[in-house]
Amino acid sequence: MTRRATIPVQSAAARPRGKTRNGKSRNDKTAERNGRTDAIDLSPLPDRVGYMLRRAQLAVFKNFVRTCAEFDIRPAQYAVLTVIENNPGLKQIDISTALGIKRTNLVALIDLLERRGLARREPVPADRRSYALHLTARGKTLMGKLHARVDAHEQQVRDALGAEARDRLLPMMRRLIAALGPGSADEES
Amino acid sequence: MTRRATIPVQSAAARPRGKTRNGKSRNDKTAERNGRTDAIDLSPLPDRVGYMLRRAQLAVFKNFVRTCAEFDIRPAQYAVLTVIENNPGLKQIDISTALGIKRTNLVALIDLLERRGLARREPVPADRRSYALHLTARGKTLMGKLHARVDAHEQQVRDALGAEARDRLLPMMRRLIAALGPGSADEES
DNA sequence: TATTGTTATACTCTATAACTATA
DNA sequence: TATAGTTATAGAGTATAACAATA
Repeated sequence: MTRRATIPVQSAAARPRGKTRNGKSRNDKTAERNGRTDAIDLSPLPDRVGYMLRRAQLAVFKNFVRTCAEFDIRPAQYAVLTVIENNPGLKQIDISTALGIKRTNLVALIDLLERRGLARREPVPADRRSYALHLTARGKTLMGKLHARVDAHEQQVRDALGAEARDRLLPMMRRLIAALGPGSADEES
Repeated sequence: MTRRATIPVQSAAARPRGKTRNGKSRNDKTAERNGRTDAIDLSPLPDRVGYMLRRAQLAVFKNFVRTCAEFDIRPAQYAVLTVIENNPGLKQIDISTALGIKRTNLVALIDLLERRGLARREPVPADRRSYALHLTARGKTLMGKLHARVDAHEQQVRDALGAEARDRLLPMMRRLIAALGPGSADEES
């Protein structure tokens, strides 16, 4: 190996903070062994909403990508296609606002969809700065199959959640977004 | 403007799919106007767990970053620092597994923490392939202040959620992760 | 042979500044 | 002046392949 010089070792036992911050008493299972047979103390991360939200979101997105692998469609692409499908003639700035994607980042996304023959930019005579977005025939056909796949994905997710949680989760997410502000674009600094 | 050639316009009215897929009857408010005064139809996105999870996660992370701006610490850095704090002497591979960060991506993260003088790689005599990770004194001091900030952030999030939701959300996230598999590294393909 | 850390690389997503052509 | 789309660019985060040192 070709790295880092040797550094004087410090006693590894000291608990950084006075309190333990969770239930587990450090040292009943010494974590500083080799094979790492005992569990790692993640506290307080598993009790943080943000951390668990992130892990869960990654798991759900991964399932989405796997489910839609046949069509090579990612969540963001599906969202844009869906909005165009529901609101044909929309401008990019409208999609940007609706989905919280900065208009500057939407360009490449639309470019891709256009290159793949799924969506189309059409000139707007009334305002020659903007484009009216539409699905192509191929895009519409794809969405037909895609929605079915995404429905299947959603069913897996809801099965994982269980019946009682299913109806409570979405309102929670809405409350978080409303109270903390939308996490993405929009606020155009 | 220097782009795209003119494309023949197609009728913008046609509803792409046979069914409406949501409650809103398209066309009671025609969406194809100019000023975009009426709402955009996002269905079925706001009812998708993945979509709402993503929007909420971005909102929460944004709040986290804002709250910890003074220390210039991002969620991933906080997670790594926390794990090292709780389990001094840990190897990178252990952190990788615990947090779902690929060991290959953890390198730059640890490099940064080391460069900032917050963490330290120490040689392990028993296994000269790996390093034992520790917080520096400066890292420990930072974590003291940081935990307080993150606690404040967490309180804001929990206030936004409301009391009844607070206790239900985390178990839901656990169920999603358990059922769908951890979204990140680990499974080392 | 397998594991640990590493480099190199690529792709997605997010973000800011600045330009253009229109309005 | 403001808006819509764009370019250029930068930084996180995630992903794979391949290597050296060590087990």
